[in-house]
Amino acid sequence: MAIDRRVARTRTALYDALVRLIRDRDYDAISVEDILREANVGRSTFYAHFTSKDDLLKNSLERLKTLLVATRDQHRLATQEGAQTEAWDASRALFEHVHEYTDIQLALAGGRGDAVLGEALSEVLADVLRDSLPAQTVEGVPRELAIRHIVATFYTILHWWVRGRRDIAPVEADRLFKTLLVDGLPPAWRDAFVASFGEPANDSAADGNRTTRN
Amino acid sequence: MAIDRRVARTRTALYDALVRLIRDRDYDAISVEDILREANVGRSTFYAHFTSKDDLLKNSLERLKTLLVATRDQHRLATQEGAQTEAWDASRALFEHVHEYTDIQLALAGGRGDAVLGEALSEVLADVLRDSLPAQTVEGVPRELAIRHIVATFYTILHWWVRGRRDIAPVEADRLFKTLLVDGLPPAWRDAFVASFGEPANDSAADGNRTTRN
DNA sequence: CACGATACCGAACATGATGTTCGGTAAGTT
DNA sequence: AACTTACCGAACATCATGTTCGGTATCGTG
Repeated sequence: MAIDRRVARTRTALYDALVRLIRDRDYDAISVEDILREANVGRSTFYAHFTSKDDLLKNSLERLKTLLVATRDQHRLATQEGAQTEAWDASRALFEHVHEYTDIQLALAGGRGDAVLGEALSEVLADVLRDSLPAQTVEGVPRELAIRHIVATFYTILHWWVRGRRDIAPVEADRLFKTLLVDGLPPAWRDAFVASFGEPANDSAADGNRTTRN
Repeated sequence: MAIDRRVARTRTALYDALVRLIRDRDYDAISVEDILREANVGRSTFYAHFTSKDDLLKNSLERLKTLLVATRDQHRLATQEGAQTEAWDASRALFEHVHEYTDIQLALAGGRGDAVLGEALSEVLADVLRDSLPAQTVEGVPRELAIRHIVATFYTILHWWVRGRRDIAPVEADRLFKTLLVDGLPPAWRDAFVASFGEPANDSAADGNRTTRN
């Protein structure tokens, strides 16, 4: 007994409606009512499937996750078999994708719902990375932190790019991503930073320069 | 004519109440009503000062900002006069501060309000950096992006630290921050990353590996 | 100190979103 | 064709938000 077609239809109708609405409205400026209208779904039906708007979002992003995982596995399989397939450049692919669909562009340009949506998305990316990076490799940097840093860096570029610098090509955005991630902040910036905020103390006293309670 | 003491009292009462509540409740699980009760302030009074809860948060963080700027200027002045004062290590100071006050620890451990609050905080940090880093220095990385990356990296560590790894000392957290920011992700991690997600394509074809529409 | 200004209180109200319930209808499944 | 299940939509309870207003207390100032 396969899944009832009606539920499938309803769910994707809702998913799509959400994505569509997110395109031009701030995420939390979207009411459940809006989604219902957009998806042509009854109120009670909605709550029969999801517990809230956030829940819908979460499940909606789940689709993205499976998609990413699938693509990754496909890539893994291919290279494992020694096949001379083109390498899959994940980050670049994502930047290209975003560039292609104006959808997400506006989705990330909002004000406050921005934050929730951004975190939800980051969560997904982190998840994928989490079961992708196998080794418990360390080298000073804990695994989980490494993951979050990758995601954060990616998201930072994405956000900055989409929000202000649309003129930049996806490839360039990707280059910046890799630069920051792998090489860190260029020396010139580091120096400027230090100039204003002081340099690491001599490892001795750490007192007398604490900020006070907020 | 100085500012009416009543308004000063009311405002700080609200600021403090918010901070106090944020300590153990998720930010958007806090209603205006809660704040009023906590601060002993009338409903209409609240809206006479702030337009919303978010507005209150914003103004509340403004305090933090002025504090940071002040400390920075103090440091600048000192070093400029050649005085052999102890260097002010901004990031470290912040980590120490957070460590000292359990307040913020829990404030960042929440679920959803987390995001809004986090972004608001990041915004403040970005602001401070923005008028701190003077030169339009480039070197491949645009100014604004550099700023956001610094903030994002800082916040990532902070979040990760506070949320899960309280066992780590502030100094260690700070070390991680500087490592990731300046040196980037350690090679070992980079390799693992590449292994799963493919390596940069040969700069030629960028097709055939796009994800499909969500 | 006394007066005028203004900030605060709190109750009452309008508004709008959320989430639930339920009987009837339509669509799916076997 | 029969049965099962999802959907609809209206009605309802609940709750947070933001506004209004008359009365009271506190403030700055002459």
